[in-house]
Amino acid sequence: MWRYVEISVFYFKPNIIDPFIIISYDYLKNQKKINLTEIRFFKSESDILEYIRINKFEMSNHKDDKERSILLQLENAINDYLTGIIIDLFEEMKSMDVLLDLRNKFKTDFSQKVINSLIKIRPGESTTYSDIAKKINSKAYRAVGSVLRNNPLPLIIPCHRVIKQNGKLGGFMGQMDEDWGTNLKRSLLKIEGNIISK
DNA sequence: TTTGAGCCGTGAT
DNA sequence: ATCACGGCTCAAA
Repeated sequence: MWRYVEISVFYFKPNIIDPFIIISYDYLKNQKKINLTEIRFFKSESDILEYIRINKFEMSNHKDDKERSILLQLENAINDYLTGIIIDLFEEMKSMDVLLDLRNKFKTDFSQKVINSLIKIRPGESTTYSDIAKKINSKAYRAVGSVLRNNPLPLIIPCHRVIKQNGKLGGFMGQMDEDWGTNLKRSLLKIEGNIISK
């Protein structure tokens, strides 16, 4: 039994940080909720438009009122988080009509454990790849990085709070050039008041 | 501080 | 079923 899922996108320029944010989602009309698919960062608006074109995403102007209001709430929540007004974005999502559908995003036993362990790390705190592995009784610290690399919901799933054992920040947003990703990671930690970020 | 070998789950094929 | 590939670590140089 298939449900036809049409992925829509919504993007905006957040305050505080440089990159644009694009959110892909599908709107569940019957539940009047938004099911998040992915959050990505782009350096420019033209990069986003290119991305939308290539993936043939829907940029409908005729959004349901409810859909529109959830998106606005989401944008506000992210901005509030980036300015330090909202502390915990993951918690905040629970009070909104937003579904994360983590079961579907992290299908393997290992990746689910990684994520479950990760979301216990509070804002302002940090942990390491190897610590996460230890907590789930595994030695696969390298594979922890692989899971986080594929995190489709950065910011909300706080993979930026995971850094290297040696105190360096480690990667962020795999596909982009590393300085850019690392700087963004540092900004996020800083916003949360993490002492690591100085 | 840099290098190199070991590690182990993923995603692509 | 493979297999190459990392958001990593540790030790050695």
